[in-house]
Amino acid sequence: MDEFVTRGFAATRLDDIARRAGVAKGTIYLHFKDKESMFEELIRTAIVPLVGRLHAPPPSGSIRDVLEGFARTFIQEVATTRRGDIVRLIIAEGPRFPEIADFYYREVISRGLAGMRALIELAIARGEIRQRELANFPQLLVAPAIVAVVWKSLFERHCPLDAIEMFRVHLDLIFGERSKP
Amino acid sequence: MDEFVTRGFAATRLDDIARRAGVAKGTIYLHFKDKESMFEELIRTAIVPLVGRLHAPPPSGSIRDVLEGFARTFIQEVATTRRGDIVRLIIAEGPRFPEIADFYYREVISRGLAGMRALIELAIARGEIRQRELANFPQLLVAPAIVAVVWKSLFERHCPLDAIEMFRVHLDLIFGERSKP
Amino acid sequence: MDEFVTRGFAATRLDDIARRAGVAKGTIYLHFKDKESMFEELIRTAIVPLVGRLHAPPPSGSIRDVLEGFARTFIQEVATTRRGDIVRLIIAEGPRFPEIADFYYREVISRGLAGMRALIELAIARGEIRQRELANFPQLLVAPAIVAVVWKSLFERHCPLDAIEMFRVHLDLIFGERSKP
Amino acid sequence: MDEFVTRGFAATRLDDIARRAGVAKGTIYLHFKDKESMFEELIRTAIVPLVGRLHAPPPSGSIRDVLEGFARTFIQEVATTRRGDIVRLIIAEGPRFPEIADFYYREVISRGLAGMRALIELAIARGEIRQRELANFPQLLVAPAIVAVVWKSLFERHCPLDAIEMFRVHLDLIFGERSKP
DNA sequence: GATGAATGAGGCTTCATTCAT
DNA sequence: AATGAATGAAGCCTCATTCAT
Repeated sequence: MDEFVTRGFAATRLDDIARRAGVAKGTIYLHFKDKESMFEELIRTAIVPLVGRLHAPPPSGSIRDVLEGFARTFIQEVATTRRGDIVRLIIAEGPRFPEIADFYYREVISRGLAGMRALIELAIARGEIRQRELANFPQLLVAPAIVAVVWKSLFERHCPLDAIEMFRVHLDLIFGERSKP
Repeated sequence: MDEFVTRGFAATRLDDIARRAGVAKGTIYLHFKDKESMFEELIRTAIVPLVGRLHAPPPSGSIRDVLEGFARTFIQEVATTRRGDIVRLIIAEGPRFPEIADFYYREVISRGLAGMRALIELAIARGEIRQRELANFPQLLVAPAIVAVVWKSLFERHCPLDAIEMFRVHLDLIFGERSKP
Repeated sequence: MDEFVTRGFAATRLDDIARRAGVAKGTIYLHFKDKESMFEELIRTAIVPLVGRLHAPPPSGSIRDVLEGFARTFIQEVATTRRGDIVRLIIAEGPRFPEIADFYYREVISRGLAGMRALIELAIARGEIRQRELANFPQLLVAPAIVAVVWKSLFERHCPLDAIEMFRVHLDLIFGERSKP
Repeated sequence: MDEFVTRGFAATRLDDIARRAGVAKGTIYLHFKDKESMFEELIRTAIVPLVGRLHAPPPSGSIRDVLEGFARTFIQEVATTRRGDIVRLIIAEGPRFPEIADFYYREVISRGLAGMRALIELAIARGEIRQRELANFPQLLVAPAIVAVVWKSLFERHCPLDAIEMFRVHLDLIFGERSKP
C-alpha cells in the first residue's frame, strides 16, 4: 500500500512491492490474481479501519463537541498520516477503478454522510444549528477535512496549514461563534 | 490533455496522444522534450485560463453576491467540465511532479487565496461577515468547490450533487441565512 | 562479442545479440545494466586471456628466439582469429569509450610495453641488440603485429600477408640478419 | 567528415552534419543518395590529398633522407591531424564498407607500398640497406606510422609519444645507426 | 534549388507475468 | 508453498528520409 500511495497504480512496480514485503515476486501471484486485483484488494483492506470509526458513539454531550472530537481524531489520525494519502489515492485512481470508487462510496461515503446528516438533524432539533438546509449537504460538514488532506500532500511545504484550528473556525460558522476559552 | 486526464500520467500512451492529435508519434518530439515535460507544459497551459479569472472584478455589490457569482461561474465552468478533471489530475499527480505543485501553488493557489482573504476582510469591515477568524482560513471559503470537483468525478453517478445549491447553503453559514426568494 | 566485432557498437542490435545468445531480449538486462556497459564488460572480459600471456616466461634461450616465439603465438592466436578483431574494435571504438581505452592501456598496453622494454634492455646488455635507443620505443617491436591485425581485417583478400615471415624480417632488422636455415 | 571521424558512421546524425555544413537537412539529399553513399563519397574525397603525396619526388639525396622527410611530413600532417583520424576511421568502418576498403587499397595502399618497395630496392642496390628481404614487406617501413596514428587517438593522454623520434630510431634499424649530429 | 516540419520504422529498455525447480 | 530467472509485449524515443512550400 505504501508503494501504491507513493507512486500511484501504474508507476508502482511489483518488484518494489515484493522487496518491501520481503517475499519473492512470484509469491505475490499466490495471493493475488494480478496487479490490478491486488491494488483493489489492498485499497479495500485499507479502507476497513476507516469504516470502523463510522459506527458513531452515542452523542452524549453537545453535538458540536462530538464533531470537534471527531474532526480532531480524523485530522490527527487520517489527514496527517499515511491514511490520508489513501484518500488522495482514491481521488487519483478512482476514475480508472470504478469498482474502488463504488466500494468506497458504499462503505465509507454513504455511511459517513448518513451519520453526519443524523447528527446535523439532531443538532437542528436541539437548536444547536439554525441552518436547517445544512442537513441536505452533509458534505459541507466534512469539506474542510478533504481540503486538509489535499493541502497536506500538495502545499504543506509552501504554507503549513493548521487543520484543527481551521476546522474549529468552520464549526464556529455552523454552530455560531463560541466564546474563546 | 484529455488523455492525461482520463488515464493519469503513467498510464497515458504517446501513441494515443499522437493519434488523438492527428500527428505521428515523432511529431510530438518537435514540440516537447519528452513525455514528462509535455505533461508539465500542458498542465501549465491548462491553468492559464483559470489564472485569468483571478484578477478579481471590483466588488461593486455585496460581497456575498460577488462570491455567489464566482461560485456559480466556477462550478459551471470548472467543476462540471473537463477543467475540473485537471484539478483532480493535479491532486493525483502533484506529489510525483513537485514542479507542477509548485507552479500551481504559485500561480493559482496563493493568488486565489489572497483574493479570497481580501474579500473576507472587506466583508468583515462592512459587517457582512461576523466571524473575523475566517480571514485566517480562506481555504474554508472554497472548500465546497473542492468537494464538488472530487464528488463529480467519483460519486456523481451514485448520488448527484447540486453543487451550486450546496455552495449557497455554505454562504448562508458564512454570511447568515438569507431570506428565501 | 561476435556481433559487436562484426558491426561495431552503434550498429549492433540487442535483438541480434539475444537471438545469438539464445535468450530473450529482456534476459540481457538481468546481466547488464544497458548496452553500453555490456559492451564495456565484454571488451574487458575478452582482454583477460591476452593479459594472461603477458606474464613473461623467463628468457631461457636467446632473446630473439623468445620474441620470435611470442610473435608466432600472437599472430597465430590473435591476429588471425576473432581476438584480432577485438583489437581492431578497440581501435575503432576507443575514442568514444574512454574508459575502455583507459582500461586497455592500463591492463594490456603499459604492461606489455614494460615487458618488451625489459627484454630489449636485456638483449642490449647481452649484446644481441646494438641499437640502444630501441629501449625508448618498445612500440617499434610490436608495430608489425599491429600492422598485421589491421591488414588481415581490411586487405587480406586483396593481397594476403605472411605475417610471421614479416615479423621474422622485422627481427632481422633489430637483431641483425640471421643466416638462413 | 569531422562528424563521421568523431562519432563513427552509425552514431553520426545527419542533423549534426547539416548544422555543421550550414544547410538544411533536406539539402543533403540534393547531393547524396543517402547517408551511406555520403559517407563513402566523403571518405573517397578525403583520401585524394593523401594520394597526391604518393607521386614521389625523384630521390635526389640518400634514400634515408627521403624517407626521413616523408616520415616527418606524414607524422606532422597526417598522424597528428584530423587526417590521421580518417585513417583510423577507415580501420574502424572498413569491414562494414568493403567498397571503401577496396578503394583505399587501390588508391592509397597498393600505390604507396609499390613506391616504398621501389625505394627499398633502390636503397638495396645502392648499398644503403643490407636486408634484401625488406623489399618483400614494405609494410614494415610504414608500420611505425600506423602505430603512431593509433597511439595518438587512444593513448596520447596516458603517455605522449614522440613519433618522429620513434621513426628515426626505426630508420636506424633499417639503415644502420647513424652517428648522432 | 533550398527548406525544415513531418513521418514512422526501428532500437533500447521496462516490467507484469509465468513456470521449472 | 516459495522462488526468481526468464520471457516478450509494449512503451518511449531517435533519426534517416520525404515532400509540400
